[in-house]
Formats: sequence, C-alpha cells, structure tokens
Amino acid sequence: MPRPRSLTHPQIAAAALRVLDRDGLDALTMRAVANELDMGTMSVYRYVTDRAQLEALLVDHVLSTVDTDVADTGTAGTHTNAGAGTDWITHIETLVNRVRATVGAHTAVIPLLLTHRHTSRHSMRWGDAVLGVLASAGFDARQRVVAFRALLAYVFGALQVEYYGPLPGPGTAALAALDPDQFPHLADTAREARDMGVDEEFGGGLRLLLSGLAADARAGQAD
Amino acid sequence: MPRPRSLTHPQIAAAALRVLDRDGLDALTMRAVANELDMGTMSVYRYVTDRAQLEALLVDHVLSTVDTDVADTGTAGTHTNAGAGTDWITHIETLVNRVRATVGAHTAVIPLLLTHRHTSRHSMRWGDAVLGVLASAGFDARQRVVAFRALLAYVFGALQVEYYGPLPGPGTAALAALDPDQFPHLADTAREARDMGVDEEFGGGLRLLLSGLAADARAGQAD
DNA sequence: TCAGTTAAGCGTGCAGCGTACGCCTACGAA
DNA sequence: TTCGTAGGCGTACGCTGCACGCTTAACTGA
Repeated sequence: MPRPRSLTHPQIAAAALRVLDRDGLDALTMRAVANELDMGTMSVYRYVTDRAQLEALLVDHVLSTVDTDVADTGTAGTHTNAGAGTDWITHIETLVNRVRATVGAHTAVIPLLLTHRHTSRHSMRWGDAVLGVLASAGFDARQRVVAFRALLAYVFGALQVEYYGPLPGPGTAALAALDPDQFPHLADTAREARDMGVDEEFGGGLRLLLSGLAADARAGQAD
Repeated sequence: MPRPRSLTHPQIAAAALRVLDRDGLDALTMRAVANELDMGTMSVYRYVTDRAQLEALLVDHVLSTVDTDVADTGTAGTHTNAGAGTDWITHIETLVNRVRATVGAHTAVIPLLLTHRHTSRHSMRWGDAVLGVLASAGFDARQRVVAFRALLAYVFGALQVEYYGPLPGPGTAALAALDPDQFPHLADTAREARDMGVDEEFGGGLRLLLSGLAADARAGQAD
C-alpha cells in the first residue's frame, strides 16, 4: 500500500470553507480550492469525485460544529413530570438557534445548504436531535413529520430570505419608497420594518411556528 | 426611431420558461433561450443586460399568473363584524396555495425563486395582498412584518425542501434504512413518513404557522 | 424618391469553468 | 534493490456568459 493519502476530507472541506469565507461563493472553484491546498487542480479529484461532492463536504463540515446535545438546557431542574412540561420548546429553540449561529458565521454557505442538506451526516444528527425532542414532548409520528419538515423549511427558508434580502437592507428601503397607490400595504409595512433587527425577525417567526406546535400539543393532551 | 423592437420581455420570459420546463435548469443557457427565440445568442442581449436579469424576468413571469385577489373567498357572506372573524386565515391559505400551485407547475424554477423574488413586481403584488389581509385582520405593523417574513420563509423554504428531497422519495427511504442505533428517531420517523403526501406535509406546516398567528390575534384582541 | 440615422441582429473571440485522460513519480512491500 | 500501486498533476476539451464591432433593417426628413 504505497504513497499514503496526504489529505483528509475535513482538511479539504476546511480549505474550501476558507476560500468561501474569504472570497465568496463565486470564487469557490476547484482551482481555488486546490490552490488553497497547495496542490494542482486535478489532484483534488483524487479525494473528491466532483464539485458537487466538494460542496456536500463543505456543508457537512459547517454543520459539524453544531452542538446537538440538549440534555441539560431545560428550565431549571424543578420539573418532575416527564412530557407534560414545555421544556421541549426551549430545546427546539436552542437547536434551531445553534444552526443559525453557526451558519451566520459563514453566510456564503447559505445557498449551498438546501441543495446538500440531505446528504450530510451532521445534518441528520441534528434532525435526529430535533425529532427526539418532539418525540419526548409527546407528538405522534405524523405530527413529528409535519413539525420537523416545517421547522426545516422555516429555518433554511429564513436563512435564505435573510441572506438574499436582509430586513434592514436596501431591499426594504426600496419597498418603503414604492408608490403607495400601487402597493399600499407593502410600502407602509416596509417603512415600519426598517428598524427591526434580523434576530427579532427570525426569533419572532420561529416563535409563531412553536406556538402553533404548542397548541397541537395541548390539544393532544386534552384527549 | 427606426427598426422597432421585435420582442417583448414577456415573450423572452416565456421562451426561457419553455426551455426550463422542457430541459431543466442546467439547460437554461443564453444560447438555448436565443435558439428558442430563433435568434443569435447575442441578440438577446439587446433586451436583457445579463443572465441574472433573464432569470429575474423568468421568475416574475411565473409569478405573474398568481391571482392575488381574495375579495370574495371568505366563508360565505354571513359575517357582519369586520376584523373579528377568521376569514383572514382562509385568505392567506388561499394566497399561499396559489403560489404553490403555480410554482408546482414549473418546479425547475424553484432554485431561482429566492434569489430573484425581491426584484419581481408580481412578487410584490402578492406580498401586498398578504400584508393587506394581515392588516385587515388587526395585526399591528411589527406583527405584520414578522408574520409576512415568516410566511415568506416557510413557503419558499418548503418549496425547496420538497424540491430537493420530496418526502415520498429516495431521501426518506434512505433515512428509513439508517442504522437505528445511530439515528433512532430519524430512522423511526422516516419509516412513518413514507406514505405521507406532499400536500399533507405542506398544508400541515402552513397550518402550524397560521395557528401561531391566530393565537397572537386572539391575544391582541383580549387587550 | 432617396440619402441619412439609429438601433436591431449577430459572428467572432475570449476568459474561466468543470473535468477526462494519461504521464510521471513517490512510496511501501517483497 | 526492485516492483507495483496509487498520488500528484500538465494538458486539453467542451461549455459557459458575455465584450466588441460589423452588417443591415426600418423609419424620418428633404
């Protein structure tokens, strides 16, 4: 077994992430990554079948830093009856916010997230954690599926909405300057939205979803 | 003023959509669109500054077919007290489902939606309609901003989640076959999810969001 | 009727992309 | 020391978006 491998997948992913963070998504080319690794372009292909796999590696690498442990993040240690509490809401908020914090540190990865999410082991680990919380909160299987996919859609959707058109940005300003006759509600609301922070927006939307989920939980318990 | 224009933006967008529907996103090139229009490649640039604008045109064209009128879609005509009813929930569901129906007929446009949504006039018209419903339901400005952006995130997020990894697809099957020791909840829930339809998933998630919104509306009225 | 003018239409060419192919060579086993 | 394997990479190809500048169609004013 001659000539041992000189690179690992995490090393390649880290190099790709460095390029992405430094120069943006457009600059993320096979040549640039190879250059970052001090290699010839085609050498990278010894470790990666194509560009798609490199992107998948990159996404998984970013998500690998998300802590999925929520064992001890509940509200104090005073609860004795399992399942009936609302700790699960805090737990899910924690898991979601951790993803957002991690991704927020590498915003250029956002366009790649949805395309490669389903091939990422660490994304699965996160999903397993979310579903675990939902299960221990008493949701049945069908409810868990709907809730999980809705959370997935919201989190990644919100990240992209924020990435492509942040609320306190030029997009909102343009909407605020719109003709109030043509777009009365949009122009009006946009003026109000200019001083709203991205965290308030994200957290508020997440809380809407969790509030709906909590209503389902209460209805289920009433049976 | 010689040599009148032979093409309109809608014609170009329609040609691009034909290419997209027939051959997919990868095949959507400037050459292909020009070919569809029986033109030389560079002729298209007389009408469009670059590829990005062509994509924006395409997105706006697709969204232009979404009916944003909800004046007469309420539950019968029996309500007399304005604002207090729950017709607004039906109205928003209608508006959201119309987007989904339209986009569902051209799924290959989904990856382009979020990137160009904010430049589309018809997207603004839709947004104005949604915000109008929220306003007449009694939500104040900050609530409208949060609710609107959350709906935006959910709708486009869900479309993409569904596009890249539909629930009744190979992704779910792969998850169901996962090692139950490593991913107990994921493997378990995936097995349950295989026979759930995409509409049930989408509608269920939307209802969670609307349920949370309704709770806010009730709390606001209690004041 | 017929220049004159303006913009439509497009052929050519270029830089940069992903990557197929095949050569050279560093390395570990025999 | 020799051999076989696999790492490393130079070259080249097809494809992309698009800059540039030519040709030419269509309308206007004399």
